[in-house]
Amino acid sequence: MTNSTIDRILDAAEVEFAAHGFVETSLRTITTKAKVNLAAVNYHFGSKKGLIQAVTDRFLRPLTQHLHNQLSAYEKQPVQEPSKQQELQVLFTILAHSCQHVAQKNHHSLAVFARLINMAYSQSQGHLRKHLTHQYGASFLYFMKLLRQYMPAMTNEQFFWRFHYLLGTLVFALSSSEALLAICEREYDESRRIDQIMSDLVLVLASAAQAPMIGDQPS
Amino acid sequence: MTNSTIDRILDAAEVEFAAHGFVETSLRTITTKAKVNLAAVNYHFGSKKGLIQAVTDRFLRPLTQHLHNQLSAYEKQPVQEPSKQQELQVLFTILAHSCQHVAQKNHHSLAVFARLINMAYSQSQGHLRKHLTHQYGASFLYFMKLLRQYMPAMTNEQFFWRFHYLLGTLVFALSSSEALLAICEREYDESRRIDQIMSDLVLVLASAAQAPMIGDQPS
DNA sequence: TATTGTTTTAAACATACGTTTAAAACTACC
DNA sequence: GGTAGTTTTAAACGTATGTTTAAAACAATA
Repeated sequence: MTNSTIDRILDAAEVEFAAHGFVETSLRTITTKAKVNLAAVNYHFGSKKGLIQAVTDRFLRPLTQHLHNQLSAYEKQPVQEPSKQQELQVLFTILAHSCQHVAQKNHHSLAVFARLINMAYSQSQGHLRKHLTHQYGASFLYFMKLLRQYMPAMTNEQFFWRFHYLLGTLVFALSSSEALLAICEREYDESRRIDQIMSDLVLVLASAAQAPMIGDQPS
Repeated sequence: MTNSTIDRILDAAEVEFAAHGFVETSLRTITTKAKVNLAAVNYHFGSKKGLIQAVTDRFLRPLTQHLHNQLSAYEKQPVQEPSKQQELQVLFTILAHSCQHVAQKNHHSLAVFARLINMAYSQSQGHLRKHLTHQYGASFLYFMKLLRQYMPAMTNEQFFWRFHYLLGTLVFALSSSEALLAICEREYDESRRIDQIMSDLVLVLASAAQAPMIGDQPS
């Protein structure tokens, strides 16, 4: 196994990045946990930045690919038109399943994903935002296009903001899920599963997407 | 003016913390921008941790106090019972106004606030979470109590999750508002104001709060 | 003015980090 | 079995960070 070292580094880095972020985790803690020499990171990945890119690539590629496949299957299927709420739920469920799909093989990838998004929208990190949209943006734009169909009354600008509100809900849920699960278990001694949370989240997202605009009278 | 140095440090620290986070900003950049000697931070605040605490205290105290006052005024006023949606909007508007109130005097405080919340829910930072809830939790618990009234059909556990979904929406909107405003202005050459965004956000939050539960049929 | 207490300053300190180096160990192939 | 290419290793390097120190500057009081 020639890539045993590489994989051990990636696995350890993912865990640490998910728990403490990119800058807060040092190469020394990563290489120690991976039982690998310190210099191995620079040898195999060139730099710490290269390692971060490799870690994120490892799940972003399958995630976007899975999402793209599911969306294109959804688009091809005959429109059933049951209700806007249900149709939105289907769409968000596809997104949730794509997330769960990569999370299955790669346990802490969603927390890293959330950190990445947070960072990308951190003003003064426009380069990261540009890189992500250029490299992986296609699938998400695809998702936005389909979502847009169910929010036709909005202007592009209004939709832009709405979409990012929803993104915020998802990102926070993903990045905080570990802590929230722990709190929930302690406070209500009832343990929820990720998929329960996801399916509840889908309902919230679908409803939030349909919220009235300013000036509209709520029905 | 004996606290001129202290204020200059706090102002500079707030800007840098908002833009780059707590760990990514060094005391040297803060003291340089504040035109103050490096050692001044340790002299006046003891340590970097002390400075962070001072920066966050400066807006958390007025924020929670304002929120508490508004909520208690709301509770005392006769119940008008127009609709659940409108009542929820009032409640979230109070929260939004409290945020805007501190943001007026302290321009980057909300971005710092968002970073703080994100950090607090970052598992392995239970101490920060505990500190925040112990020091400033009362007002937010008050808010949750009032919010709970309009979501009676949920169990405590369900409400817990719903609340944190909403918190996520708010936190992401606050922390990313600067970047989103810049993107929006560039893409749609239309500039939105914070208060427009806030009032739209209130509608989204109110709708998300009323999303059906799993198993419920959407009306 | 002399004295006391507070604040500011420049310099140094200790530590942690990412990275580089050059030798060693290992692997594969002739 | 020897050789070329690859990987691993221990050590060092340079830099940046938070903190401390001790002297200097300042302020207030008697």
